[in-house]
Amino acid sequence: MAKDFTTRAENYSEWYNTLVERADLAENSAVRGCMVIKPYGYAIWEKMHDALDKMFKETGHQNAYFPLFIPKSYFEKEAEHVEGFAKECAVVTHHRLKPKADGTAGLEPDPDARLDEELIVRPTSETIIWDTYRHWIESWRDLPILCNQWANVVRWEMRTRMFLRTAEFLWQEGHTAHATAEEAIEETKRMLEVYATFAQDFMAIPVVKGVKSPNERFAGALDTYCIEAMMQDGKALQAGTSHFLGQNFAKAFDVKFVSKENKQEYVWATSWGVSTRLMGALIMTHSDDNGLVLPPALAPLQVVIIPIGKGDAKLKIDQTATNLIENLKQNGISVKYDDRTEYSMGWKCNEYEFKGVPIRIVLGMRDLEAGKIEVARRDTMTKELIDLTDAASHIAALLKDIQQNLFNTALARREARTMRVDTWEEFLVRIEQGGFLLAHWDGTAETEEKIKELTKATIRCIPLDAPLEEGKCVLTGKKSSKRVIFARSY
RNA sequence: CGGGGUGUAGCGUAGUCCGGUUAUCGCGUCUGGUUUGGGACCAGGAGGUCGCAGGUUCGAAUCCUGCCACCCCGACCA
Repeated sequence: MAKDFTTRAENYSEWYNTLVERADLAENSAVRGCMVIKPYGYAIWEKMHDALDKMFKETGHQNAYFPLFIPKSYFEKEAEHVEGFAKECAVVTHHRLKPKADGTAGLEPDPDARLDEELIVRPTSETIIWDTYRHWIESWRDLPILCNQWANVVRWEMRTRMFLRTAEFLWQEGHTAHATAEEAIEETKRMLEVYATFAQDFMAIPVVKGVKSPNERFAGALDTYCIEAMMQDGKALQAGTSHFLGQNFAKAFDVKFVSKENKQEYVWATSWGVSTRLMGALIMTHSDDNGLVLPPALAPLQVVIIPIGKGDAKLKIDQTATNLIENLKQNGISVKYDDRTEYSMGWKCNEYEFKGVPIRIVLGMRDLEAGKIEVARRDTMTKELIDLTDAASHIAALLKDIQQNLFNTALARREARTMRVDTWEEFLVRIEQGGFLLAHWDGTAETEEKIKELTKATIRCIPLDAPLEEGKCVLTGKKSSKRVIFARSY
């Protein structure tokens, strides 16, 4: 990788800088850790957006949009929720500026324009959405409601990290309302599956599906399901969450419906989300010291063609390229022909390497005279000569192979750094080496806290497929029935 | 908010301890010319409130005082 991914990223290395930059807002602003996503970086997010959006619609969801501003009182209605988010809210207090009263240059909030009730810039939209759902839901016929919102949210984190924890980030948040607990739980799990499928099939990132321990649960949820990924440095990254909210929000916002049995009942809820953090996951899973490595399914550009030659040779190459591009496009492959003369061939090769373009084709007379073209793949950094005649089908197959290879490589890396640990002594040694530790836990919050305090490791999740197994808690020696995943995380 | 560190051109930096010509170097950028099989070469040019304010001094990037900003580690978290 990128062992030094974080260093490189935060020092704005050349390739990283094509994706994103830190936003320096006003000189003395307290707004820190906002990011500018540049066009190339945004193109990757758009690919992710489009693939996810399609999956949401295929599972019966619709998009909607709710306000950015949430009245403060809404947050006060659900006790756990307010406790979870109160410490990181941006608060709007005024609606007008005026020249400074003391006559010095500049503006200040107009004291006469103070809001009676402060508005919170949404850190998540449960409250305003459930306030709205109260109006939408009367009868069992109105259920389920299956809505998703693509939006930006703000969480005033004390410490930010590009992609992984920025003050403002883009995400989608799904909010559903159901007549029964069973149906809501089923929805929670369904969306977890959608996330897992997306991570594995599009991002080529293997994930562990699991459920969070009570300590790590979303504020206001009864259960939080998650997908956890392992980065190249062995740290865990929570890549997506799906929450079963029970009737907490329905009760807080008084959302009731009349059932088929003609009884007033509270609605059951779920919410689920993934964010631009996934871009961080993508970078930190696949990138190497030559730059970004993108899985073909999410690469804004899948193939780049670079010609070498001038004069008559260039004309012939142009002709070959035109035909090849046509063939590739017919196979649904995105391709760019870069015949700029102001950059050398070597410069361009490096440029597309750090942008992570999966396949690079070099067209030159030396190979063309033999009926061949040079094809280089980004994941393995290897080159081969292939026949020009069936290039398009070969490249289509190669893209699939790259996608699969990235997944396999990431999976193998994770497997190599996942181990069962049965004694505290071993735990202390292993946790320093990074990776996932499968260990028994007595199920208490105290033990979890203690382990975190001693090792900085947290329970990433209780894997859904964890087999039942007699064991003893790695710290306390008390009885346990299954292993959970401990790791240090971002 | 605690502990450490850093501010010099668009980016990365030398110089600061021990004050002294016109503030160093690389990348990028601009002009002209030559160059395409892995970040081209030559020549010339542009670009600076040395974080800000005050002080000491004949003289301050350098010393002193105050302030500001940013980064790293921690608490918090998608």
